[in-house]
Amino acid sequence: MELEQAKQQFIQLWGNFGSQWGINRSMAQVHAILLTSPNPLSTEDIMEKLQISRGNANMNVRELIHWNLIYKESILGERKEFFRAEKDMWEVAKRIVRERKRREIEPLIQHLNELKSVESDNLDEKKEFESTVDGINRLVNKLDAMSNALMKAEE
Amino acid sequence: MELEQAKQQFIQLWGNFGSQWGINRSMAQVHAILLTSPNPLSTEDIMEKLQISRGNANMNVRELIHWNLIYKESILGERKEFFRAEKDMWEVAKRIVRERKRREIEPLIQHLNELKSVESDNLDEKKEFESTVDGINRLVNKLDAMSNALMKAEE
DNA sequence: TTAAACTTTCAATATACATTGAAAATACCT
DNA sequence: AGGTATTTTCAATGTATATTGAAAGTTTAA
Repeated sequence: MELEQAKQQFIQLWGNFGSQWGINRSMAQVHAILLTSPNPLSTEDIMEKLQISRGNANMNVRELIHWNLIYKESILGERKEFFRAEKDMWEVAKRIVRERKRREIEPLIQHLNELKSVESDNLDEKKEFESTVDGINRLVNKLDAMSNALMKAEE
Repeated sequence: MELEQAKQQFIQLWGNFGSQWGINRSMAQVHAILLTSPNPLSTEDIMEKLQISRGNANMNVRELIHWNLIYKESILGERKEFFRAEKDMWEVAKRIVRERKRREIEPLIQHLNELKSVESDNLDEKKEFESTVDGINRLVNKLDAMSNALMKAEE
C-alpha cells in the first residue's frame, strides 16, 4: 500500500478507535498524525493535513499536551510552536491510564463512598443496593491495584 | 442518605461513567437500575423508573442481553418478560472486556495488520510509520495477553 | 382465528457534543 | 512604543448519536 494512503487510513482508524473509548475524534486524529510524523508539526500543518479549523487544532493540541502525550518543540529560526508525539507506545498507554484514573476513576470512587450506606424501611432493596455499591467498590479497587502493579512492573 | 435518592444518584453516576467510556447513557442506566433491584423488572418498570420511551427501553435491554450482562426471567402467571442483572461485578467486568475485545480490539488488530508495510520514496516517513504501527501492534498484543491471563486467573 | 397483550422496528425528532472562525489576547521583533 | 506573527477564546453553528412513539409484528390464550 502507498504511504500517504496508509497514513490516511491510520488517521481514520485511530480516530474511530478513540471515539469508541470516549476520546474525541479530532484529538485522536491529531495524535495519529503526530505519531506518524518523523518531524514535529505546527498547528498549521495539522490544520492542513486534517482539514480542521485553527480553533479545533489548537484546542486538541493543548489537550494532548495536558494528557502528556505530545510535547512542544521549537525549531531553530521558526517563531511558531511545533509539536511532536511521545512514540513509546507502552509509555503512551501508561499515561492514558494515569489521566483517566485521575479524571474518572477517582471521582467515581469518591461518589460511590457517599452511597455506601443508606436508610430505608425496605430491607431487601437496601441490602441489594448496598451490596451492589460494595461490589463495584471492590471491583474498582481490584482493577486499580492491578493497574498500579502493571505500571510499576514495566514489561 | 435515603434509599430512593441514593438509587437515583447511582443511576446518574453509572450513566455518566458509561458515557465516558463509549457506552450509551441509557444502556448504562438500565443496567444500573437492574443492578440495584432485588427483583427482576419488566420493560414497563424500566420505562417508568427511568422515564424513557418503550423503544429506548426495549433496545437497551436487548443490547444488555447481547453483552450478557442481564438475563430474561419469567415470573409465574405473568405474560411479559422480566429482566435481572448479573450481580457478580467481577463477572460483569470480564464480560465487558470480552465483548469490547470482540467488537473493537480484534477489528483494530485486523486493520493494523493491513497497514504493516507500505511503499514510499520517503524513507524517513516510511520508517516512522511502520515503527508506529508496529509499536501499537506490540502494545495491543501485550494488553491482550495480560487481559487473557487475568481473566483466567480469577481473583 | 380472533383479539388482546406484549415486543420490535424505524423514520422523525431531539439532544449532546464537536467544530468553526473571527475577534481578542499575547508574544515577539525592530 | 508600534506593528506583525501567533495563539487562544467562545458564541454561533453544525453533526453524530440517542430517543421517541406510533405502526407493524409476534405471541398467547380462549
